[in-house]
Amino acid sequence: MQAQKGRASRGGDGRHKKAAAKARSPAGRRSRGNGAGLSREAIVDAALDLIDREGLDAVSFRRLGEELGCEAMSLYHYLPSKAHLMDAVIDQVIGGLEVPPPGSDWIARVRQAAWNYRAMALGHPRLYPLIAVHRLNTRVGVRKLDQVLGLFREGGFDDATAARLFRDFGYYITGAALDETAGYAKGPSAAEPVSETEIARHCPNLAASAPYFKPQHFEETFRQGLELLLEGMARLRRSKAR
Amino acid sequence: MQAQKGRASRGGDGRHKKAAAKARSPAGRRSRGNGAGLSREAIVDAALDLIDREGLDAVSFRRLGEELGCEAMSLYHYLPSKAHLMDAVIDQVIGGLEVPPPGSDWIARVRQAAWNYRAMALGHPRLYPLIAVHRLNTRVGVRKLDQVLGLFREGGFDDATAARLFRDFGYYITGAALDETAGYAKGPSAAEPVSETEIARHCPNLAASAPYFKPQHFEETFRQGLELLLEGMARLRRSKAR
DNA sequence: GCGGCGCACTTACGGTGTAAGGTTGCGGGA
DNA sequence: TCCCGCAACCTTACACCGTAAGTGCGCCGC
Repeated sequence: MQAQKGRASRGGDGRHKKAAAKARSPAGRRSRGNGAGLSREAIVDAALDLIDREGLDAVSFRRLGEELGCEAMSLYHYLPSKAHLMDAVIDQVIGGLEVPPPGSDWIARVRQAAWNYRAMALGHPRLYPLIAVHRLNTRVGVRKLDQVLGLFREGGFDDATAARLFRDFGYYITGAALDETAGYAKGPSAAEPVSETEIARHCPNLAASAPYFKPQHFEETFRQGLELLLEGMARLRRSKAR
Repeated sequence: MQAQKGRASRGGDGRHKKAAAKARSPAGRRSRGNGAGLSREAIVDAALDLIDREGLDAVSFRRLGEELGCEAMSLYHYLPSKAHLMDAVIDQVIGGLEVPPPGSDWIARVRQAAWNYRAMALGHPRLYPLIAVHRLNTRVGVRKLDQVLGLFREGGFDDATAARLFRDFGYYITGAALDETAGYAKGPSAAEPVSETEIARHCPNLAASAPYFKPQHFEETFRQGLELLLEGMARLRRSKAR
């Protein structure tokens, strides 16, 4: 950005180095035409796999090329930019999310959708923080949103209430998934966690509650808040229908 | 990372260049000793300001140096790394968050804390996505968490329930703040939003609810979900106290 | 006067995304 | 049979990034 004063100095002073790089390691046959067997899907799969294994920071075109046995720039034949790649990765995960089909008990279906969403997040904990921050602008994304929104509209609310409840539901499940995947001492932070002893001294409430913040309580915590919310929605439903 | 084969070549071949760089643009006086008037606080302020104006991606040490009239590396005298800088920026914003002091109506105080949190996020919409993903490992962060957790413990729940409700509350407000700051068509996504006509054709629910997703409904949406949650907590409180 | 040291500057390295253009080998019309 | 176009892939180069390491100015206490 910013064009930064040009600096068009071509230079071109030679000094080629000639490069010892020869006989690239994997993917022996490289008959050029169709050689490395690259494809958009293979790239997206490799990226998701790499994220699951090493985290978001590990993803770069050069690294992916290494992983796939080709040069970084070759990937640009299938994806116009890294942002598009990330879109595609997220699409793949979001696309696999199951939304309960229309049926009788809308509360049960909303509940199921919530647990499915959580399972998706926990299935890709290193990717999820990106999903949380990333909006679903793609075809796959908006259709998924449409399906979930449908659950609330089938609940018998007026349009405005259904829309709001849909969003409130989304707030809860995204916040929960984010906390469970990028939770305390897991997100990006340079400072090493405050020492136990200091917490004990200055944070009596945290110290007392510490046992309940352990991973084995995550599920029950999620369940409790979800049921609180669902119950509230059900009561709202009854009061409106009266 | 990875230590990458060392390459300790000192070299030191001279070739000084002497640098035409002279009379750097701003901050005319540079008497060296205290010249540029740098300080940790000034750097953090500049970073926050830059984020508010141009977003997270605009922040780099070189750019901040430009902003402050000094070289990038000078900043390392006050902050050991960019991660620490971001920690400090977040600390500053989180530190300014007001948690209602102990009093009689714990529900009212929780409600106020929620609205304060939302106001903080909306006050720094470009920074907030980082806050959401970033865990509060610092002294300032954990104490703030401790205060909020205190609100729930004063509500008269047993330790386990207080801890879970505190988290559930956090899920909701962080999810909400994230959606309002990085919401649809605002987060990082390469794909331009799906066209209106396509949504109209394939996403009947979204199309019908579109009016209620506009910013002027954000506040009411937040209020509705928050009240649902608070009401649920209050009823839980009553049923336990029975 | 002077030594030390704090603060800022300089240089360099290995990484990033990606623009631009080069090279290969296959499929299909002439 | 020739050859051309073109998809697939590689090469080079650029401007940026975070940061390790070393340099040097100018103020302070002695």
